[in-house]
Amino acid sequence: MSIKGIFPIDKWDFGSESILADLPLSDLEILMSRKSEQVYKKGQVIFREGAYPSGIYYIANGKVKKYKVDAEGREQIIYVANTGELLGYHAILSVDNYPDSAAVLEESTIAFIPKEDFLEAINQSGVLNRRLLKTLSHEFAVLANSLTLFAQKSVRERLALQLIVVREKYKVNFEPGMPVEINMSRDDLASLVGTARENVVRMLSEFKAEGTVETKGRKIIVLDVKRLIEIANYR
Amino acid sequence: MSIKGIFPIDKWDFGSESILADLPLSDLEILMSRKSEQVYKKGQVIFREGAYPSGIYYIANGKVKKYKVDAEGREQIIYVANTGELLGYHAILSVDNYPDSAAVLEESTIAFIPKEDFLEAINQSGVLNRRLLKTLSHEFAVLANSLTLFAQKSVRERLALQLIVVREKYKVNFEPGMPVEINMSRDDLASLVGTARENVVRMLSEFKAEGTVETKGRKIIVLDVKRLIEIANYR
DNA sequence: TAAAAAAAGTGAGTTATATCAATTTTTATA
DNA sequence: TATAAAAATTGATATAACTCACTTTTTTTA
Repeated sequence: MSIKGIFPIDKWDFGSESILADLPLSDLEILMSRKSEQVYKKGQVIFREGAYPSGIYYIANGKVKKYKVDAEGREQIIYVANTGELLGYHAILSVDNYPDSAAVLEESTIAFIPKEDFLEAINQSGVLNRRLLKTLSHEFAVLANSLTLFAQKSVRERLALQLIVVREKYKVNFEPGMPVEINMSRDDLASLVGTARENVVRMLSEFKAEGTVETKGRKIIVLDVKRLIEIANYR
Repeated sequence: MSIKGIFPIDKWDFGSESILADLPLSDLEILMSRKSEQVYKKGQVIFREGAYPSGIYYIANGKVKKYKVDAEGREQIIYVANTGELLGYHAILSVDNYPDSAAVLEESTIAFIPKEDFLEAINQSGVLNRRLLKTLSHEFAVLANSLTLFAQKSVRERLALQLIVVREKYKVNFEPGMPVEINMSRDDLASLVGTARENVVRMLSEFKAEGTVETKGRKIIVLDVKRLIEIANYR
């Protein structure tokens, strides 16, 4: 049985249901007609929580973290978005300010789509409408799942789980036999797992000692996914 | 300044944006034409996680907990829904099984609305469509908020916060000066906060000792909401 | 490529919270 | 209303995870 069979990635990841995939060309045209692309450098912020939204963003290429910052300035990553995904539509649809911030994890090309074009596309397209309802509902399920994770799983279990999820996102040009290199800072990994950097580092050392992962500088390579599933104690 | 000003309840509660409020009568007619009401006794389950959805539910009267159960059988409450709210639409919209379970917290009257009627109402009604998009996006913001809470706040802080949120839900026939009685089992409160029952009890005793809350049997009465906000250490 | 800066890693001490065991109080039932 | 059952409460102990202080390695920049 494949890893996907044992570990249903769609229950852990919004992105597995893309909003734009197979969208009629006419809808895409409305959406993309006036888009403007921009290259963001590593760490650069796309939008900040609480700001008023003037459009949505499309990740033409790269990776983006969505996060919230608490009173003490600590970051909590809610989601890592990948190439091909949309950002910032929640704020437009809920007629509210951005509920979270977004910053790029690596140099990325991001397209800006004006609010008016997005709203027109929704008005014109039943498909986009249904797709959005489906995606948002799916996101609810995934987020509810994450919530349960945070409430009930140990830091160790959460780290194992997130390594599996994040590894999937770093499968660019993946070929069987080729190792997947997770190129994420310990700080970001920590704020994804919801713990301090030191704990992530310590536990990674343990995983390394038992041969479950390997590191190349800051890069993490998972050697034994099944063992991670075991550690995560997932059903 | 009112409590709502200091503590923006819409950031904590899905229900503050009702799907059905002010919906055109014609839409409500499609939705409610074939509904069937049923009285559920305290603790009774409405639907279970993983089951195939055949419709949605409307809480005509009562309170419902939405929750997930982990491998060890521990419950995690995701949300407490109140009179007037809809349940179970995520599963229909995401074309998937129920992502969570629902059970009534007190004797409740629940109406069942067949899947076909819900889908037809969506097809017929642009208003309902937009309302759903708005609600789902708002739910995302609230759930993202909860996630951050779980990741970054202590059990003590979370308990204080949930007491404020839950108190709002027990404001039935509220009149100024009248105390609001939170009639929720310690077990449910614990699984809402994400901790063990014993911890909730212990902390409630502390809150009682400092005069912040009072208990009447199992019922909890908040005497000092501002103090709870302080304990929660909220912005 | 050397120097500076940033990030990663290690160790020790502390604390919040989980867990186990038992008692008391409240609520439901006969 | 007595009795049983369920829920709430208290206490003691164990431990996972946090925090602080510091060193080493890696990455960036000049």
